[in-house]
Amino acid sequence: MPELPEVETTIKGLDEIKNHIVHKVIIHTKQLRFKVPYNINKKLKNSRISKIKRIAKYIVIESDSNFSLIIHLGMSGRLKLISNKFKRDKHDHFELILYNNKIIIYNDPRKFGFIDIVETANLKKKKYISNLGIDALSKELNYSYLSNKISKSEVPIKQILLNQKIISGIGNIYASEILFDAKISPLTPGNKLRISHIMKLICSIRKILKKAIKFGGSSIRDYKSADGTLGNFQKNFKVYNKEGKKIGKNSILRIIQYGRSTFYCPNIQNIK
DNA sequence: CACTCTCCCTGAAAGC
DNA sequence: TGCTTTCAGGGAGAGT
Repeated sequence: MPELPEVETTIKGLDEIKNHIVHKVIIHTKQLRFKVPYNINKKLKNSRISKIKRIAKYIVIESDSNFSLIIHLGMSGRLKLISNKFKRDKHDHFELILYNNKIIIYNDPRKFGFIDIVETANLKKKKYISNLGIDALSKELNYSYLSNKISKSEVPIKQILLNQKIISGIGNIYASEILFDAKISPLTPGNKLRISHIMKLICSIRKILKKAIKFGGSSIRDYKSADGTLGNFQKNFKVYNKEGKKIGKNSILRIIQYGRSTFYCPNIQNIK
């Protein structure tokens, strides 16, 4: 659900709140993954939303009060943008209410996400931002960067793709899909990848993520974008959640790496 | 420092 | 049908 394409889709859905004024913020749940700062309302009230952007899997809503609201959706979080709320749904933890009656609601059954408020000027000093590697869709993600990061690593490439300090934005679903597209086995250690493999991998990262964004992200379980529409990239999954299915004569396997499911097709992903 | 494992929480789905 | 168990997309923090 919320990997880079889903966060990007969410950001696009929020675009219409730009330039609108915050009426108030209501915190229903004080404790998500971390404690929700109690003074968000004070810092955002009556300020104008000036910018909405994505940093890796983080949603950044900047206001002209010089504070930015940071939202991470964790595993099950989503933002709903609605007008005229009638009643609170289960797991609605946070509301940002605008003067035009639009409301952004943070809903998260598992409470694995978090919300923070930071001075915009100090955003990059935050550990969870400063530790991030290059964004998966950045042009700076090139051969020399990636090669430098992984050429001495014995860690399997699947795990490298999930390491946000190296490349930020890829999660468990797209890691499997990207490696299938690149025909690289998820078990391959970083130091076994040759120049052409790394180039191919970078191409596949861009290709799969961009395609997923084009389809509005993936709706596993009930992921929806901010306006409530379902993404449908999941119809394009080649291997994720397809254990036992066949591609031609080749079966898709599910293995566990570092406690997470990996789906792959060994006969096709023969770079190892 | 780099790597691996566990755990946070609720609900859906599978198993019995 | 209904109760119990297993598993889930992220990532911090502890342990090695």
